[in-house]
Amino acid sequence: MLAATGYEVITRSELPADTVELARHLIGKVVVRVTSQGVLSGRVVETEAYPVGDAAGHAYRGETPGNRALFLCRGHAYVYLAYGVSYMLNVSSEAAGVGAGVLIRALEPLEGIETMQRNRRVRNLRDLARGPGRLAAAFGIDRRLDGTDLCRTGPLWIARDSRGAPELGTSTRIGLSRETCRQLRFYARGDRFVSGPNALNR
DNA sequence: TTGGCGATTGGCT
DNA sequence: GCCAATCGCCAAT
Repeated sequence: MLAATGYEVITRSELPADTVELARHLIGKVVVRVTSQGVLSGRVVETEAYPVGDAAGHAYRGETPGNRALFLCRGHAYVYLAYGVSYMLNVSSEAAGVGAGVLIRALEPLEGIETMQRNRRVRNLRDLARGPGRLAAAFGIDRRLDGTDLCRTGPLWIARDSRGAPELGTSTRIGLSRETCRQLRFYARGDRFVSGPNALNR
């Protein structure tokens, strides 16, 4: 659709209307960030699902001004600040009024690598967007993008990738103290841009 | 009103 | 491997 980047924006109808299915579906898709500085893009290699009723999810205690984007229909951005330090990019994942989301945990940098290196003050390609806080910093993502519709071209959207879906791995989620046993983390198996210890990308 | 804690990261031991 | 940074949310005061 948008010739400038060579990518086609995803349609909402092609997104599974289920949080866990969406988390699996997003692996291999491309996050596109458009700013006055230029275009940044990266391939999704790791996600985590935070489904309805999950005590570790931010929607668990109901809708508030801060988490309202989780209650938008699937395909909207929910951005929050973790530990007062790092922004996290999520995709809302259910019907309007139902709170749930998918955390994007790692990207393989594609376009705009020099800008990402400036944003992160790091040169190493592998570390640019490996980790949820790192990818948000690399892509210049903060609360101003909270609520953005990711199914329309604009400052932040999601595209299909001609490479298609890689082989999927599954594990428990990272960094939680509740609901620690659920197998809700998904990743491109063997991919070097996946976060966490190497044992977690086999 | 206050204190504890979190879907993290980077620097130091 | 350990820990501080730093801020918003929530439960308890």
